[in-house]
Order: sequence, then C-alpha cells, then structure tokens
Amino acid sequence: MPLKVYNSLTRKKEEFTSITPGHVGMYVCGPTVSGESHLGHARPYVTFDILYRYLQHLGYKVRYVRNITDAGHFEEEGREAEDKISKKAVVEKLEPMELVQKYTNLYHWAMHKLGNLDPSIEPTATGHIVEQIVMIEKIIADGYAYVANGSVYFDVEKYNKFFSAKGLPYGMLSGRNLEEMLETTRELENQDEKRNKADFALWKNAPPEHIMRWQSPWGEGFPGWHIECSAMATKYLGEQFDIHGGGMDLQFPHHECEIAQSTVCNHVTPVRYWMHNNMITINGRKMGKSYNNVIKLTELFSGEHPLLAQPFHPMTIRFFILQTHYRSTLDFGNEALQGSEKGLKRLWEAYEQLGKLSSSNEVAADKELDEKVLKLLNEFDEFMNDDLNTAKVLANMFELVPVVNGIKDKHIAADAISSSTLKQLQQKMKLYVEDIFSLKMEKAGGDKLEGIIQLLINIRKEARTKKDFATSDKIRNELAALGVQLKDEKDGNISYTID
RNA sequence: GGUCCUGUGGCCGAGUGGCUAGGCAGAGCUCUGCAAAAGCUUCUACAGCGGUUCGAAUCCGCUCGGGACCUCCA
Repeated sequence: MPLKVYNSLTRKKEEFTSITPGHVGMYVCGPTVSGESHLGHARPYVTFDILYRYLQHLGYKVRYVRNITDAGHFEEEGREAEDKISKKAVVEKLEPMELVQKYTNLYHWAMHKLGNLDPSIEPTATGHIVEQIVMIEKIIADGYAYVANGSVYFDVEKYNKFFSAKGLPYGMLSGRNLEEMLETTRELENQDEKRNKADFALWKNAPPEHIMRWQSPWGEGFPGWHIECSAMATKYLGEQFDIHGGGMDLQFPHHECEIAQSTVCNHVTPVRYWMHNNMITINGRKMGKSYNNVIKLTELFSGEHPLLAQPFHPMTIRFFILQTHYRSTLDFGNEALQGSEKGLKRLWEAYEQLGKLSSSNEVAADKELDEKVLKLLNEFDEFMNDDLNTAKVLANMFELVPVVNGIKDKHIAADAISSSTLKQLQQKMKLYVEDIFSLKMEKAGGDKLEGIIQLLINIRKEARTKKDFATSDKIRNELAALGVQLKDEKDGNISYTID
C-alpha cells in the first residue's frame, strides 16, 4: 500500500510519487521571527517533521526547506519605527536584525525541545533579496507586474485571464473565483497604488521611518511577503517540486500568490502536492495574535500563563498534536493536555519495559494474541500511508500496551507470543516511537542521580524485608515529595519515575 | 455578505454505510504491608428534525450551533 496524501489542490487523497525517483523536495513555510513562537506554531512543524521522517523511512532522500521570514515590517513593543530617522546613536536604535536573531534563537530552541529535526536548508528572506529582485524583474518583463511609486504590484487580473486558459486560474488552490472576490473584498487602506484590489505587492517602497530597507531597481524598499517563498523554493528545489506545506491560514492569499508568481517565472505550476495542517484552537477559536489568545511555547513549557494549570513538557505537546489528525482542528485545554501527559507516560513506560522483554519460544502459545499483535503492528504503516494518520497509529500502540504490561506482570504467559513476534514488536515500536514520532523521554538527572536513587531503593528493600515499614514509607514519601515515584513491582524489584 | 469546513460520551479526539477506535477522567474488582503502577470489568455518544437504504455517526435535505478564509497570520 503506497503513501497517499491529501492534496489541497485537488481536494483529494492522492498516491504520492516524486518527480525525481528516490528524492523528494519539500518546502514548508517557516515563521515570521518578529515575535515568539506560540502553541499554534508547533503544529505545522511537528506535522511536517513527521512527514519528513516518514518519507526518509520510506527510503526517500528528502531535501526539506523551511524558511525564516526575517524581512518586513518589524517593531518592538515600546519602540517606534521612527528610530530610523531619529538622532539617537546607532546602538540605541531598534536594530531589526537584533530582534530577528533573538526570536530565531528562541524558535530553534523550541523546535529542538519539540523533537523536530532541523530542515536541510533554512533560508532567510534577508539572505535572498537578490533572488527576489531578479524574480520580480522577470515578472515585470513578462508583463504581469507594474511599478507604482517605487512599489511593484502583481497584476492578478491579467494573470488570471491568461492562465485560466491554461487551466491555472488564480484561486485554484483555495477554490476562489476572482470575479466573485473582486465584488466581495472589502475596502482597505493604502490600496490606491494598486490597479486592482486583488493585486498584491512584490516590492514595497520603504517610507523614511521604515527600519528595514534595501536598494532595488525601484528605489529603497523591502520585498513583499509572498515573493520570498517563491524565490527560495525555486532556488533550492527547482521550478517544480513535490510538496509544499504550511498552515491552512496560509492557503489564501499566501500560497495562491506563490503559485501565481512562480508560474509566471517558470512557466509551470510550482508544486505537485499542497499540504495544509489545520489550526490549534483555544475555546474553539484559532490561536493568533489578532485574537489575543496566544500561549507562547516558553509559557507552555514553564506553566507561566493564566490559562495554564501547570507546565507542560514539550513531548506532551508533541504527543497531543499527534493524537489528532493534522487536518482537524485541535482544541487546547488543560484537561486535554493533562490527558496527553498521562497517556504519553503510560505509553513510554510500557515502551521501556518492552525493550527488556526477551523470549526464545519459536511457537506462540496464544495464537490469537500473536496474530492480534502482528495485525496491530502491520496497521502502523497502513495508517501512516493513509494521509499520515498518527492518531490511529497511537491508538494501536495503546492496544499493545496491555500486552507488554501483561507479559511483564506475568498476567500473560511469557510464551504467549513467539520470539519473532516479540522481536517485530520491539523493532516496530522503536521505529515508530523513536524514529518517526520522535517521542523521546530523557531520564532527568543523569547517572549520578540514578546512582543515588538506586542506593535509596536498596535501603528501602532491606527495610521492607525486615518489615520496617516506617523506614520504607519514609523513603518513598520523601522521594515522592521531590518528584521521584517509587513503584514496587510484583517480582520484588522497585522501579521509579521522575517528574 | 461571499467561499469553505465542522458539530461524536465529563474532557481531547479516530472513524464516511453494517464489525464497542484510542487517550484522560469516573466506578468496581485483582495484585499489594500500605500506596503507586499494572491487569480485568464497567458507565456516560454520535446537535435536532425529516429522507434514502434491509441497515446511517457515516449519504441527502432542512433547522440550530461553532469555526476558518476573504487583511498580517502556522
């Protein structure tokens, strides 16, 4: 069963094939680093990290390009954009690159915490001003853009007229009709330079107070938001590439504009599979700056936010995201996150136990169970191939948890499943838990702490043999107060978990 | 207003015609010095009303509710 993905362009699940056999080019819209990343940002990067890892698992060599938008209108709270023309010393003024650096660092930190792999290339908009200018010149030369007061706008109506005939109308991705849009788009300010309200900026003339500016054939200014992705995707992935990902909210106008720009320049539609993740909501409403309901990732990890009952581990967030299909909305809530926290803990502990099991029996004593385990395992790939249904894979994993725990606790006979089935169980769980889902829980504390806890465990064991429960309870209670839970296993061993 | 999506049990969610998804929470039991963990069992569903069908959470219609995009946005 081959990999199928939902293509926003055709609104259907389609079998995935790459342009160049064995290789995949994937572009994902990265963040605008004018502020801190929030919970909503975690979703696309976790989603496409899973896709990146899964494609590699399928044997593809993937070039994963994810940009950093570091050009545009940047301000810092309490600081005025007029800094640029004020008489203040350079080091007193707002330096946009300083902001960009700060938030880029924070973003990278959060991505690593969430268990995401770094992309193959992480190009910045500011590092590709030249490429963007070249692309804009090309669009002007072809007659699909015009210059007005030092700004350049894309002529959407002309594009639509010409490319509709080729089956590539403007709006093809988001299912919009240009004529209808022109009637319904509301009036916005500063639109007088545009010939048509659907036109969008390729290059913007920078007013004197604008702090980010570059020389261009049209004067000092800065690139329009959409052109960077077209320029960088073309440069690193070619005129046509396999997958373009991003949040659903980018479908229009951002991705629509990308298609238009690239199609004019390269005479081919740029992307074969458009993939969009749905939003994370809070009380049913999209999390976003304009709604004033964001929970930043730093706040989520620290618990310092009025809406948070407690801090949440980055892996809990990752697990929370994977429990839902990426095209459904996911509603934030303390209860839901707490549920994920406990679920992940249970899954992880069973996974750790699984690694310790061994078997030498060739034939399964419980054939039915053996077959059930194999069926559940085989479905992992089936579910992933069906548009990355991580939620179903996790559901199967949870059905395997009682099997693992049962064998450990001897509720299930050690020879119930065959050694080959056990081996498959171990391998496949490792592949999925660690390599594809990347749900690694590091044991906090390290070797020294482990040694100390082990010492206390041994003392407690001795106390319990002597029926000195006062001492044994003291050790357990006081460790619990420090966040270390001891568990007396059936076989007399004592295991522990650290919060 | 236009386009589109959506409404599943206390919470989060999978599921698109027939076979109890799953997690968390709740209840009971087993194990245990006690606890925790684990195991077993168990209670809450498919917004409402019609229709299609042998059969619908799943398809169609209407009603009501929620949301996204149309402006920066993951």
